[in-house]
Amino acid sequence: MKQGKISEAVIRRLPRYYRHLITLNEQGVERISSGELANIMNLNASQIRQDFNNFDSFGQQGYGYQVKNLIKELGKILALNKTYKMIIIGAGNIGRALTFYDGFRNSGFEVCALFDNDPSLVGCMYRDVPVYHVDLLEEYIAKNNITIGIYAAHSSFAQDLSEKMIKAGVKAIWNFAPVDINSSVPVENVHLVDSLYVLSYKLNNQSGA
Amino acid sequence: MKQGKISEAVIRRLPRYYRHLITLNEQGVERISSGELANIMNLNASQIRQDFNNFDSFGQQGYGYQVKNLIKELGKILALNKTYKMIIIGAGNIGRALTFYDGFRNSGFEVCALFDNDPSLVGCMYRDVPVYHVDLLEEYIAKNNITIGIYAAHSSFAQDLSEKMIKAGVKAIWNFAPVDINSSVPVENVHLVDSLYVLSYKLNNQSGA
DNA sequence: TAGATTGTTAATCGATTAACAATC
DNA sequence: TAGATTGTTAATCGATTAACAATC
Repeated sequence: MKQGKISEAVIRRLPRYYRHLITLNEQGVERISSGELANIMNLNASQIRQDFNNFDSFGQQGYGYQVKNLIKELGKILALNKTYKMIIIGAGNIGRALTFYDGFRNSGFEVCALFDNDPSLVGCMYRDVPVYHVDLLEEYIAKNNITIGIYAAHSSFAQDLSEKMIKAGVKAIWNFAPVDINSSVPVENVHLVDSLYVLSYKLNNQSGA
Repeated sequence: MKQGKISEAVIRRLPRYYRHLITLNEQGVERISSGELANIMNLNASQIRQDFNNFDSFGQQGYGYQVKNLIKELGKILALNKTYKMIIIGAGNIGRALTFYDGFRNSGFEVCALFDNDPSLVGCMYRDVPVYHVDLLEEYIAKNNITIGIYAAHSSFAQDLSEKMIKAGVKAIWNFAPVDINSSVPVENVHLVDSLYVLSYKLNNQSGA
């Protein structure tokens, strides 16, 4: 592990490497060269080697990379060997979908509770996950060692409730509201509308993919 | 409109400009300089002017930019003055949430139908949107002039069904499955798991935001 | 050993930032 | 007119790609 300052571009490629390597492993591929991986992922082989060597030398000259080993190492870098307790603010469409989404459940990310201010939702159970009133947010976070706060409610409360989450002990925020949150902890945005607008732009201004 | 080849980085900032300008307009702000906007958005004023001048000269020397005008122009660039008929493949958590999501409904993006192969879902109505069997996909797209296909089903069918959508006439794909789709039309990915993994990385490797 | 492929340094390319003349 | 701020050219910075010695 050398780990200087890693650029945003590199960080964003890491999950993609991970995903493709998982697939390769499932297909029974045991080793792969940067060239082959570059082909599959539509990247440059040099870039792949540069990316990996930001962290460590995972390969072997003349041989390539062992898929299983690379998965293990990338998993460590992405800190997927840990478990994370999460809460969701907003028990609407998105909050509900994320609660039921099993893409990360099995990899150590657990939704422990939802919070809302709508009396018709407070008290509900989404499968085995309870919906509490948002007034209980801070107490719950502190008591239950929640590390990730997911924000899926109305934009207007995003800044205020984010600050409350942070004060209560949350270490990262996953934001689904179409707003930019000011924060002392890392924020990762999923701006659905922005994404659709980009698609709209490309649809109208580009022919190819 | 000059419109040479616009870089991906610029394109991705456009919706964010749009969003912030809408907010400013709602707050009654009538004009803004690149410097003020840079402050608000945490960007560099030069970058903002460069970005806008990729398309046209929207400002006025010594004065700045008229917020309303800028909104109009960015709307045109993003092609938000048009309307788009969309379908969703996958009537599960995500497909359902997107059907009910009203962040884009009011801006001309209409979900017309969902498709699934689960017999317990086919025939359902999600509010006023019907769920059809996926066998009807191509016929429906062709007959109803669908331009955007949203993919929110299992990864394993993503490539095959995308190709079918494109053949049937879809002009862009919004993909929510954790897989990279090969496509002749623009694809915009919302890789939820990738996004969460990036957050996991930052949570463990960076202190600040 | 010869061949392959890495790790790493150097070259290139593109994006961001600075500077400033144009002009409202 | 003087002041402000754009549009645009030039400088800088960082990311991607190429090249190649190291080495398995």
